[in-house]
Order: sequence, then C-alpha cells, then structure tokens
Amino acid sequence: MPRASGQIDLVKSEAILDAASDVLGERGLGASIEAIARHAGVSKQTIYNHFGCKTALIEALVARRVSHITAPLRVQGGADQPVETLAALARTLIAIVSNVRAYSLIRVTVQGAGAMPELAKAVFEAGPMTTRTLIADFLAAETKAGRMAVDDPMEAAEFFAGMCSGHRQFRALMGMEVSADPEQIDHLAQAVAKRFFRAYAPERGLAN
Amino acid sequence: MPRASGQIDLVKSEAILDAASDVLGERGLGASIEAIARHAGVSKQTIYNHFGCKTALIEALVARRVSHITAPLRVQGGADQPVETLAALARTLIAIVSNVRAYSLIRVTVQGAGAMPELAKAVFEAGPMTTRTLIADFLAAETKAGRMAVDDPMEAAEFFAGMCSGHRQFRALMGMEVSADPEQIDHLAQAVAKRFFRAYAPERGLAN
DNA sequence: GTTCAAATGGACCGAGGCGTCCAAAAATCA
DNA sequence: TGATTTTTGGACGCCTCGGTCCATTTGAAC
Repeated sequence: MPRASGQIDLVKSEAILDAASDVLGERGLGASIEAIARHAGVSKQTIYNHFGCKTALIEALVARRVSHITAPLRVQGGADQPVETLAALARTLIAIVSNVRAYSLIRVTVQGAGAMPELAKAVFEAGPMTTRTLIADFLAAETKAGRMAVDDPMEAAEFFAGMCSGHRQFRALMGMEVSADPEQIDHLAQAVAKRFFRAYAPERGLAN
Repeated sequence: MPRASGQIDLVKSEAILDAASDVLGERGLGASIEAIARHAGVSKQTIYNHFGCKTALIEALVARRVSHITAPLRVQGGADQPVETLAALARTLIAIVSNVRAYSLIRVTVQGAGAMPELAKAVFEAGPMTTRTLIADFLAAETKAGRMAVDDPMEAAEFFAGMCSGHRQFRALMGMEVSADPEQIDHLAQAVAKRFFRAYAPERGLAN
C-alpha cells in the first residue's frame, strides 16, 4: 500500500515553526514566507501544505510559544519566609523579561495587534494575566497566614510584576540591549523582594 | 512678485503629521502613504514635497511627539509630604501610560526597531530615561532631607515607574483596552505612592 | 491681474510579497 | 519494485506599496 494520506512530516512542521520564530523575530511581521522557508530548509509550498496561510502559521507559532510561557511560572512554595519566595518569583520574572529571544513572539503580536486582536488577547491571558493571578494567590495566602498585609492582592501583584519588569520590557521591545547577567538579576530580584515585602509587611515585625 | 521659494504650508505639515500619527497608530508601520494623505486631506505628492520619503516622515513624527513627552513630567515640588508628591507623580505617569493615543508613536517604534534603531533609542532617552532620572533626583533629595531612605535612587525610580505602568503599557501596546477613568487612576496613584513610600520610609515615622 | 511656486490627482514604474499551479523528484509503505 | 503521497523548485498572476512624473489648478505676493 502507499503512504497513508495526511502524513505530513511533523519534524518539518517544528522546523518551520522554529524558523518562523527566528525570522519573524528578526525582521518582524513583514518577513516573507520565502525567507522563512529558506531558513527552515524547506520549500515555500511545503509551508502552505502545512499551515495553509501566513496568519495560520503565525497563530500556530503563537499557540506553541504560549504553551511554553506558562511553564516556568509555578510558584515554588515551601520557604516559610515570604521574602525568599518573593525573591525567587522576582528572579524568574526578571529572567523572563530579560530574555530577548522571547520577544520575537511579542513583537509580532504588537505589530499584528490591529489585524488579529484575538492573538494579542491570547498572549496577554497566557502571559501577564496568569502571572498576575499566580502572584495574587500567593499574596492572599500569605496575608491569610498573617505573614503579610495585602489588602488588594491583584493590585499588589501588578505592582510586583511592574517592579520586576521596569523598563526592561520596554527596552527589549524596542530592540535595545538588556543585561541578562545572572548576578545582576539576582541582586535586582532581592531588592524587589525586600522593598515589596516592606511595602506590604504587617504592622509589627518589619523584617529589615 | 510670486510667492517666495520654499514656502511650503506649515499648517499642512502639521496636518500631515497628525494624520500620520493617527493612521500609523491604527494600522501600524504598514500603513500606506496614500492612506495618510487621504486622512490628512492632502495629495500624496504633497507629503513627498514636505518630507521626502516615508522614513523621514516617521522621523519627523517621532521627533515632534518626543518633544511633547517630556513636557508634563516636571516634578512639581512644594508639598513637604513626599507621599503627596509621589502621588502626583504617579498620577501623571499612569495617565501617560493609559493614554492609548500616545502609543501610536511607540508601536511604530517597536515595529521599526530593527530597521531604525536610532529612533528607538531616541524615544527611550526622551521618555522612560528622563522620567527615571527626574524621579531619581527627587528621591535623592528627599533622602538627603531625611524624609525618605532611598539607597539606590535609580533603582528605586525604576521600581516606582514599574509600579505605575504595570501591565497597562503592555496592554496598550497590544492594542487592548486600557481604562483611563480619572477616578481609577487617582486611586491607583494613591496606592502606588503609599506603598512605595512605605517601602522606602526612614526607620521611624512609618506613615500608614 | 500677473507671476511663479505650491498643491492636486491621476497615471505610471518597479519591487516585492502572498498564494497558486504544476511537473519532476523523493520518500514511504506494501 | 510499484503505488501513492509529500516535497521541491520555479514560474506565474495578482495585488499593494513606495516613489516619480506631469499637466493642471490654486493661491499668495506684488
């Protein structure tokens, strides 16, 4: 019997998505399908065989990346000192925000915001939004345990995330350099945690 | 005698820049010159008479907007309660970040980051960077006066700015809705000021 | 009203991109 | 080896856009 129908090469699919991520990240939404095909070592027609059209390709790309985003954000509980958990959280967040490579997706989304708003929403929900709720949940729990005094967890989570990203997000979006030195990140994360905890510490027991 | 040479209509120039701001903000860098011309009520050729080429038009647009950005950021000193000044500052910052119209420029810059990096740098210097130094200066002064205890003013300024922008910047960049209700903004600004001050208050005299 | 630059609008060119088509080659299973 | 599908690569149509050209109109200064 011949090869069964619909057996497109999944490895090629991945390669195409990788190439799309690279090329789109570099040249933006204006990057041509041909460029992606070249970069993937694949013919243009194959891309159309796999994805149908350019927007479908981009949607697939975003969908795949989105599933990666949520992964490293699990709140690693355990430490009974909130400051330590906060610092760990901050370290993760800052690392994410400093990872220039991850911005290919976001830059594409920003560009395409007008043409495909659902995409922007999906990215936002998968990224910043889930992050915020995760942090908020943690803060609420700590408050209930009496270790912190957070009146509005969602708001506070936003403050926390904002402190972590600062201008880094902006810089990265603009294609400017962003230092990803682990030592600096760690220092920054500790500062964020210390100050944030101080801002929301219970009345007595102000840890330094 | 005839009209002197080089007397292009400055009013038209402004109209073109306004239109460019609108259309580019809506449709992104991909917006056509013709669309801008239509929106400005001007012929395409006129745009070329005034600006030469598309990138020059965009540079002019950015330059004009950049001069607007810095304006409302003057630190209005006077209040001897740092919290009040902080709140005023936060209100201004949040308003800026919530002003969706202002993002036409930024979105264009993000898109063009690859093609014209000097532009991105100029926007960054004029906007976030000067903001940060302004805030840092204020914090340093307050610290010197003993009303606050900021060890690293630049870092703290970044935290402050981050708390103000939060996800709003991100959302706006993605073309999503951003509430600009003055009442909400005011509430948020007060929360930022209160928490930030608490994070950096001198050892004694923790104003609630 | 005369004069000359600026503005108009519409045709035009060339480049480049999306998406299609197709015939030949490669890969897969029996 | 044979049947069948995918892949390839290149040509093609179509469209949009940046930018130019030009004949005509508008309008400001004299």
